[in-house]
Amino acid sequence: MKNKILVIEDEKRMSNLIRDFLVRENFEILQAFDGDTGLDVFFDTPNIDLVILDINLPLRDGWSLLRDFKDNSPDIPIIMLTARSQSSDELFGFDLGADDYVTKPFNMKILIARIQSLLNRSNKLKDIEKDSYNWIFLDTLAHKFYIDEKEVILTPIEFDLLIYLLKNKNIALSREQILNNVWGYDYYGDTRTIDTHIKRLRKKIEPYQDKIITVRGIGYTIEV
Amino acid sequence: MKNKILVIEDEKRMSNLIRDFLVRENFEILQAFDGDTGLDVFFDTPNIDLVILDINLPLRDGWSLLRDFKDNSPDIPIIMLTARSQSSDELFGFDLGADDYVTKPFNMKILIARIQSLLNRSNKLKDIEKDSYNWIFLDTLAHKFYIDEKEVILTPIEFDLLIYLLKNKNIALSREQILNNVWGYDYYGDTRTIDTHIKRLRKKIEPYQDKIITVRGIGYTIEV
DNA sequence: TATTATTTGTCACCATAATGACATATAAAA
DNA sequence: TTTTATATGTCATTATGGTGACAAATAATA
Repeated sequence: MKNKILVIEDEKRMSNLIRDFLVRENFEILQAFDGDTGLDVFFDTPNIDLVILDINLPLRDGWSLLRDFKDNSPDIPIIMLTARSQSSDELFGFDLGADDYVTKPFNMKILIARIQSLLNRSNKLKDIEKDSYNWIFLDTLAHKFYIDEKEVILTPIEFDLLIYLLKNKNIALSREQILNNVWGYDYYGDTRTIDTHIKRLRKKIEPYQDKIITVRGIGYTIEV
Repeated sequence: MKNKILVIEDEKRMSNLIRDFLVRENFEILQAFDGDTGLDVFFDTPNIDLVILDINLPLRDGWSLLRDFKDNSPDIPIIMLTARSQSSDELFGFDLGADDYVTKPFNMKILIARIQSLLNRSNKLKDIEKDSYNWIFLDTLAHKFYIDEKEVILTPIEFDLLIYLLKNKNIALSREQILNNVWGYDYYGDTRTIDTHIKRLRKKIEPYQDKIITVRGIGYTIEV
């Protein structure tokens, strides 16, 4: 199944250039040449996998669009395009939820690499959701979690921890990694705290406790 | 097993900033503050997984280093760091073989995302390579080890020892070498201890014990 | 706001696994 | 056989993870 990418860019030359490259990479491309149209296409088209969004747009600028997109579909990755001169844009964009950021002019290979990397991530999430790994079922939108069809109430951290483990199922994760990715980079805490949360998670996913495997000397994994 | 990243950057503050973040992400960091040193470290250190390379360096600039790196080790990914003003550098760098490109100032999360994406690519390659020795199967990501399809539980040292032997399959390794590479250079212990661990490993890989060969007067090898 | 419940982080204690060293047995080489 | 090197079993020490208890932080409720 082809991944569907929406390109919102007012310079026709640039937009077509991108389109041509991505089509060759086997993506399906939708084009919009101004912000308003971009917004319409975004909300009218089901299953868009990724948006490439120029910052300088007529009618409605990129920032405003970005906010709308992220408010409504936080999981669709957005790559921002910007001219090199706009110096602090990058950080600003990240705060608004942009997933990546490419400065013009750019090499098409970079763009493709970044698209791939973002799609990998979101495809993984989708897998988790639809994958009812037969015993476990995760509804990330509703923020609910079921085990053997029965809902199990998880606290916010437990939920994030579980998602992180599932996103990386069958991969041994160190306590540092877990801390950085679930708690955030700015959090400095005892790595043993994770043990406690794992304990609590295990208790809640009974009788499947041993799906969460302790990798001695490393950390934890979930096996599905 | 930690990924080893070489950071070549002359501004100490920037270099240390990068180091601190990456260390928290569980990378192992090597730092060089000028081009010549960078080159030395690069060629003297085995198993470097990725290089972060500033363009403006004293003694020897980034482009020249990039060329040397790519001539000798085309598969080690290189991320170039550059100031925002240098306008056509990016394309130039890609032609020389740079794998990705980050403009300063940058958000640390971007850098980490790009590192991860590049490493995923090359790690996957590595894993596949060493995975299949027909009887033995090593899943370094999950930190699991299989023998004839059956999982065998290894202790951390056993795991590292086995990986080290496999990485150097068919090469006789002295006890010194093994001690330095599995236990670390800062470890001073009885080299005879290795014998004990070899014994334990052999027991666990039954009936393939004699794949681990004693090289009398030298040390050990694994034959695959 | 005051009160209560829930969530979260830390710690101390315990059980168990892993490790390193050593003594003894065994094997290889001279 | 003698010498030298390696293999193996055992044991004390150390490291690591599991867990319960508790206090602090946060959220929910009155």
